[in-house]
Amino acid sequence: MPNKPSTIKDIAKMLNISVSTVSKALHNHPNIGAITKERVLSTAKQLNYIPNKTAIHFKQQKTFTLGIIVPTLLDHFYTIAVDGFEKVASNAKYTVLIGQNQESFQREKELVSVMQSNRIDGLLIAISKETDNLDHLRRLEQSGIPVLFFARKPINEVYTCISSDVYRAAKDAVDLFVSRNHRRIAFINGPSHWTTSRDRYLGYRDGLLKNKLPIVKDLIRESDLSTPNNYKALRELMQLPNPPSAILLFKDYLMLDVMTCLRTEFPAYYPSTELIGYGALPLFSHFEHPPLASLKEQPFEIGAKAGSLLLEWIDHPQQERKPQLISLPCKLTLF
Amino acid sequence: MPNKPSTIKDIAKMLNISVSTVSKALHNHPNIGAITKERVLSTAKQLNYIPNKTAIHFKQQKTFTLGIIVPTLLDHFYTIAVDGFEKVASNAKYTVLIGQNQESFQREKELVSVMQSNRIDGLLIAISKETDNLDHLRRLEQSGIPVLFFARKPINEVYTCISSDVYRAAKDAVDLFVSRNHRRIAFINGPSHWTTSRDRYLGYRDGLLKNKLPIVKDLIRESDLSTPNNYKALRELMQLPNPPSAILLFKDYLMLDVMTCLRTEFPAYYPSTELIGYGALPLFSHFEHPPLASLKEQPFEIGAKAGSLLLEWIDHPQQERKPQLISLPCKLTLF
DNA sequence: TTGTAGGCGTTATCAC
DNA sequence: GTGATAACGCCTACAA
Repeated sequence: MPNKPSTIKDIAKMLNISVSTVSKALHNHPNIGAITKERVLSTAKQLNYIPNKTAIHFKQQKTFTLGIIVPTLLDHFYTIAVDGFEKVASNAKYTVLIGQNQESFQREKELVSVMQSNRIDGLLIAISKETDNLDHLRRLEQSGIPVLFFARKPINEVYTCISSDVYRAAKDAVDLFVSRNHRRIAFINGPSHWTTSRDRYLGYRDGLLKNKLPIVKDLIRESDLSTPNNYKALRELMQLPNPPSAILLFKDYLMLDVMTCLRTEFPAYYPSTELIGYGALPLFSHFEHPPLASLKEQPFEIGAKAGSLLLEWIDHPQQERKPQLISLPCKLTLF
Repeated sequence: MPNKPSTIKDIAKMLNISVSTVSKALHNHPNIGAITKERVLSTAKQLNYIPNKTAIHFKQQKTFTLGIIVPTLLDHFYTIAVDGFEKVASNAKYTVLIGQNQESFQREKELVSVMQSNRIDGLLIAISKETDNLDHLRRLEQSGIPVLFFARKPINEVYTCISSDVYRAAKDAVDLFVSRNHRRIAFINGPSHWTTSRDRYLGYRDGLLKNKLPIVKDLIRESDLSTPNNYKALRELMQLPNPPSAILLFKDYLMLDVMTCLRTEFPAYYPSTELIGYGALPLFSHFEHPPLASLKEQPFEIGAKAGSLLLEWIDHPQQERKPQLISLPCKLTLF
């Protein structure tokens, strides 16, 4: 028979004092006598008192809860970003509500609605692949809940977004390829409506220009990151009369597919075709033939930075926030 | 200037009716006139009304929230279990609070405390490696919040736990090894205080017995699943005068370390030493030399089953629950 | 130093 | 069919 959790009322009754005294005593309020405080604290412990957060949230109109929405936790980039975010949040005594939109716009809207209903104090989000309308997030902002983007942001929307410095990283990758004598360097990009894809492209382009190499349209492909389309993109490249000798890839998970496709369908080009992706997945350390390199991102730091910024916004709701793009450096990591 | 979320009070005022009418209308209460209902609904939409869950949770003494605590979301077994759990929960209009204990007992206690304070309605947990005391969970149970274990359970504790049928799986693995003419079959197990380790061992033992092979103590090792200790366990096996030709492993993540150690430190035995782990990680499909096989678990189904059971317990709090061990079959999967 | 009272948004009970 | 009211647990001005 589960006994109901005890409340400050129970403590008050037991000590024949008022609830407000109990409340103050529990919060170390200055004008509560030492003896009273002592008695309250010990009775609280004795009754196994645990503050009822549902009541506190309700009363305070504040839940000390942050939401984070990611496409999927199977992608370690996001899992680690969640870790960084939680670290900062829990240091500030905030709880984190995690949601996976599973790349579905519908699911994302539901998650946002649930979180809004649960009155989260702020949201960090990497939008789904399908998301082409930000009304659900605007509604959040309008009700006073700050929204911060990370990793993905539609090109035409003006919002603050934290991500990796993928532009610089792409340039570095091209430099490395060139230094290894590659001249036909291909690029498989992600969805073109994200800033992070555009920036990768610009870095790739500027890297080629800087090295006086031509921009060849045939060498540039786009994938929605699904395995079939990753394969399709690679096949198109390898079936060119003159296939590339090096490929820059939007992401390590895309690179995994590309490696497997290359090995099984184009063995003559494997492992000679050199690859660089984004992410630096630790699992490559288990590979016999790891790719040439990866642009190591800093998901933990991105999550942590996002957490601090969001908390800052929450603590200073009046302060005007001008949208900005924040980016953390990537590090070209050879395997 | 963020305008506060509107409440049923606002709707009531705007229509000059009472809050109770509004509340009933919003809930499709039978004795509300069609016209009134219509007006309420449309005003609600117009005011962008979103029910305040903090108030509802408080009022109902129920949060429609389930907690799930896992060691880490970097392990896809747990990530997928979370997915199954969430699927069932969200179908029943429950929200899920996810926590990672990061294999720390301290962190686990904090998580449980936060969740208890947030008045979750039930908890599913895979305890940390360090957890050797279940008082924090007993306290939950005592306050009426059901606790369900999965994947890991201390041997001496009587609780309901959902996991894979690892016993049967181990026997199957031994059979496969034997059919491939292996006679010296080693086993690297996980922490011995978990039932899931004991059961793996029993399956391994009975598999050997069934095939009339001796139980050789030297061929059995234990690791706490950390990379250094995974390496250590393998080295001890391979440095035996007569190393094993096949190894059964507690988990695929352990197998990854073992494969890498084998390849780099004992190349003469790689890839001839055949390996079978638990998990069937999809990433093996990207390996040039995948292991022999893996015992494919069903994390999604485990999470889903756990969700249904927990919801059942919540819906029937009076009903007595007798502790039981529930296990879902593994499937021996060749790569 | 301690106590009283009002209120946060919602639902349920009971009256009309 | 609709409305008034109490209650959930906690906090906080204000009163004593």
